[in-house]
Amino acid sequence: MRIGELAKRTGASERSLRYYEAQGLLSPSRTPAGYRIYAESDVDVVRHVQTLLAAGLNTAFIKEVLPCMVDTGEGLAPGCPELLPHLQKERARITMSIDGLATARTLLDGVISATPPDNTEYEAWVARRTG
DNA sequence: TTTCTAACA
DNA sequence: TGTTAGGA
Repeated sequence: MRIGELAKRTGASERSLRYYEAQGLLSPSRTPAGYRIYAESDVDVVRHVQTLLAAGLNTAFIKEVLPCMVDTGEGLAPGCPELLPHLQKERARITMSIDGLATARTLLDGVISATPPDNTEYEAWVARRTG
């Protein structure tokens, strides 16, 4: 099938499909004219890529683990035991990310709720722009 | 009409 | 990632 059909069947944009290929996640064959030809199995590959991306993994990581992932019918499962440590490491990375954002939010909350010493500056600013 | 590559307001 | 130009 060509890119348009794969896009329709997976919900991925054609742009994304070309991007996945550039990242080594897909390797469609080509017609003499250069059009990409995808295998039926690529539909599942794209779905797996989508769920892994949604899980916060980057394409480089996905490229490595994709061959080891197995479709359970429900979702994906690690097909190779040696995959677990890597997946757990990714989970830890996401946790660090969440912690960093939580800290940023706390700091911002502090700024938002802080009471200014006086409003002189602000009032002068408002007066200036409202004329 | 569909797809391709390359490049960016 | 979207979008667009200019071709095939």
